[in-house]
Amino acid sequence: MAQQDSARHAWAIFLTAHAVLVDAVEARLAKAGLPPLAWYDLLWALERAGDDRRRMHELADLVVLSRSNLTRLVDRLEKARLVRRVRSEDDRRGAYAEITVEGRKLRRKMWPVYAVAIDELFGVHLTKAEAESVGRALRKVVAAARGENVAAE
Amino acid sequence: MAQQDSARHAWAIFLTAHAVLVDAVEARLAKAGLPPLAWYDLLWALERAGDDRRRMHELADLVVLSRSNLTRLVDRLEKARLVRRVRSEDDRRGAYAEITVEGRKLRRKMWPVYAVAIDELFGVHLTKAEAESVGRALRKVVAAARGENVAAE
DNA sequence: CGCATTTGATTGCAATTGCAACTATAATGC
DNA sequence: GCATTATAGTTGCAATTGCAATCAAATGCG
Repeated sequence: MAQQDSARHAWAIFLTAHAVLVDAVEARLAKAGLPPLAWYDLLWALERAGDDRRRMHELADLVVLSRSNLTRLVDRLEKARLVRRVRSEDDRRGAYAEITVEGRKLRRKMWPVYAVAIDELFGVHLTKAEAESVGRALRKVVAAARGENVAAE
Repeated sequence: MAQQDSARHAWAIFLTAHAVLVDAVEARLAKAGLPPLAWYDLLWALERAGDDRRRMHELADLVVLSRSNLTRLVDRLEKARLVRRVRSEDDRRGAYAEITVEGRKLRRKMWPVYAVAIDELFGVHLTKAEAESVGRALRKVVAAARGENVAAE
């Protein structure tokens, strides 16, 4: 089979895998009475920040959301007091989202459930070599697509 | 690095890759004046069927959509005359979705754009071995998750 | 058989997303 | 400087999704 066919097959199963796995992970979070994956992602992006905050557009990039959807996601987290908006001093158009103590707490509460889900649904089926191969391949793909998307605008 | 860590990293980039790539593919389809990926998927699932039709629940499984969302997706395609609903004779609760001539035509029109997108955004960055490795790994994962989901109900 | 349970599919409604338009500020170029 | 263009973020509105409830037909079982 040609490389192209292998890649197209991989693409097809990639789409299916995403749908199936994300459904399963969301189901586990919901069953544990926890918020969706997107909340985790956002909180984690903030916790990684060093100073607990990130500009909205930066966050949109990190969690791969359109700006308007990011605005709304932050709205929801803010209403839940997990995040706080802070206006930027140096650029007065700008705003930061900043994680709160409660935000941190929730993220830490979600992680065990999420980690187990990743391990059981995804991790256990991959050898270390496979996991690394998948990771390496997808990293290349993402890097290229990001360049491409910017170029396309 | 432990296997577990490799798998968790792979998971993270897997999520990002999906978001970035699907956005990029959708953008290409939209730019070509074509409908979204989901329509392609559904049409293709029907074309593969042999007799051009599938039961609604079967289709829901194939395209990994909840029943209610599938109902609505088929509604939209039916309104666009790409698909037709046919009552089932033997199970009178049941319905088939059947692809129409126009449905076929559209799917064939979408494929070149879609194929190029897959190749350029995804395929070119993977060696044959990588593509096969990704495919094999994800197939295992999907098979297991499907069993799990059924079991969880 | 006759009733309870399950399955197939749809619907109502609320939540989320996507897109285009809009406001405000910043940067650029003349 | 001032007009033009670009960037940051939000908002309105329509389309899509998710969840629970519903309806109808099939199946299982005492």
